[in-house]
Amino acid sequence: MKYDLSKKPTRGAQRTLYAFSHTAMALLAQKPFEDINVNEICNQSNFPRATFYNYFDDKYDLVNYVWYLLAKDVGIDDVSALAKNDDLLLIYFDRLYDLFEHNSRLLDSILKHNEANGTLLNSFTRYLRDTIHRVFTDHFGHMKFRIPVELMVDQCCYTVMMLLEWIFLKQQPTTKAQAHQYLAILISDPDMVVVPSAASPRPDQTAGK
Amino acid sequence: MKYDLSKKPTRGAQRTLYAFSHTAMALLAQKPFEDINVNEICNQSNFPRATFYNYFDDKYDLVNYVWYLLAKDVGIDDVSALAKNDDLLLIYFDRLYDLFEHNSRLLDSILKHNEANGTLLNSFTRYLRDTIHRVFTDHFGHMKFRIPVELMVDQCCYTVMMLLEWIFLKQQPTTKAQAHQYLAILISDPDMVVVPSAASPRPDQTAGK
DNA sequence: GTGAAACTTATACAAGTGTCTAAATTTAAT
DNA sequence: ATTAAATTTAGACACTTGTATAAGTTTCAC
Repeated sequence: MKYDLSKKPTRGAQRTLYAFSHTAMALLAQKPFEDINVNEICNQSNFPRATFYNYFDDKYDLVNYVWYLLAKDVGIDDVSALAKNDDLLLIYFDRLYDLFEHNSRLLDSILKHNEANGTLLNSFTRYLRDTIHRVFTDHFGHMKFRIPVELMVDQCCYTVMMLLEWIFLKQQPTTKAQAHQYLAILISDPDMVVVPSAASPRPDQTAGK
Repeated sequence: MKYDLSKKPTRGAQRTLYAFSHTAMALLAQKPFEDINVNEICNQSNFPRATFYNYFDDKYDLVNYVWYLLAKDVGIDDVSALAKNDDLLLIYFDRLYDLFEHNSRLLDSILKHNEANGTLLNSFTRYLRDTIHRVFTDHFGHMKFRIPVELMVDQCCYTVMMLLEWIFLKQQPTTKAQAHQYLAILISDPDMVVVPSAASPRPDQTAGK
């Protein structure tokens, strides 16, 4: 991304970012990502190509920004709502479940023109996986497992995303409750946990702070 | 792929396929995939662009063919060597482990210029995942689990590939034996299996046809 | 060794990509 | 309101991509 999202954007920058991301979503709902080009995005947005390249490296960069917006919308990074030791896995699963549900209109349209495991939707699930990977790494970092922590974290991320892809991209309607059961079976954490950082036998009960 | 791999290639076609794939591997070991373009591939191969496009759709198609060659080399699809009910998971894990090891020179060079989870190496792991997905779908199709078969298959594929990526792309040296232990922990199949197609309680002991 | 099929090649083309310039405009702080 | 800094913009540029044509060459089965 050429534009620095960390600084406060000017009004003009906000308009521009909004216009491009809005156009991107509209186009993604209409045709395959492969068939969308930068000229088209610029025409629909009423901005010249030069402006596009002031903000984004390329069209891949733009959709990534779209994913960022969707994730922000559902408060993916909101740490404040976390009780000390809720099962982070379920909390993040639920947030992502909500994200997929909130955007089911858009996603369903996208699915009509793009393979569920094509470049576009891959970049989406990849974005989300990377996001929770950061969180999980922080959270599990202190714990000990029968396998290396990194593997454990990867396993959690892959499994969560695999399940969400199955439900929402391969369109296998599944309630949250049912999904939680699947998760519990797929990630048999009691088997894996050896010692949380403090001293208690199970991380999700007493290991706070 | 424009060229039909199922028919027997002429001598000329063999030469051409060899030249392009050979060049591809050489270039991949030298520089980032993003920096390689079709002209360059053609110059190094001493074939005109037109010939390249007789065989491949684009450079992504070419690397995919390279993955195909590597996988073929290690006999990934060889069904003959399978005892009735060996644990397919371990067998295929081992084959892929061998594949990574056989090509560790190439892969290490590639890793110097390409992110372990960038476009290029993603296309590699993706290719392998899809390959074992087909096998596992056949094999697990008959069985019943506490979760939908599709999920079970996905879980197996993702976990196997995740582990291999960890060992060979994130470069965490691990013996086969150790990896088998990790696998057993990550995929706790006794927990999941309910009923194999026939009647026995465990699929890997007596369920053979 | 001949001939039909398969493959190669030179060349041209339309379209898209990403960068760069210098002039015009907007912005936010005074 | 003024102004210096930051952005936007039109236009041009070099480069890559993928397709298409039609003339040449190689291949393999007979």
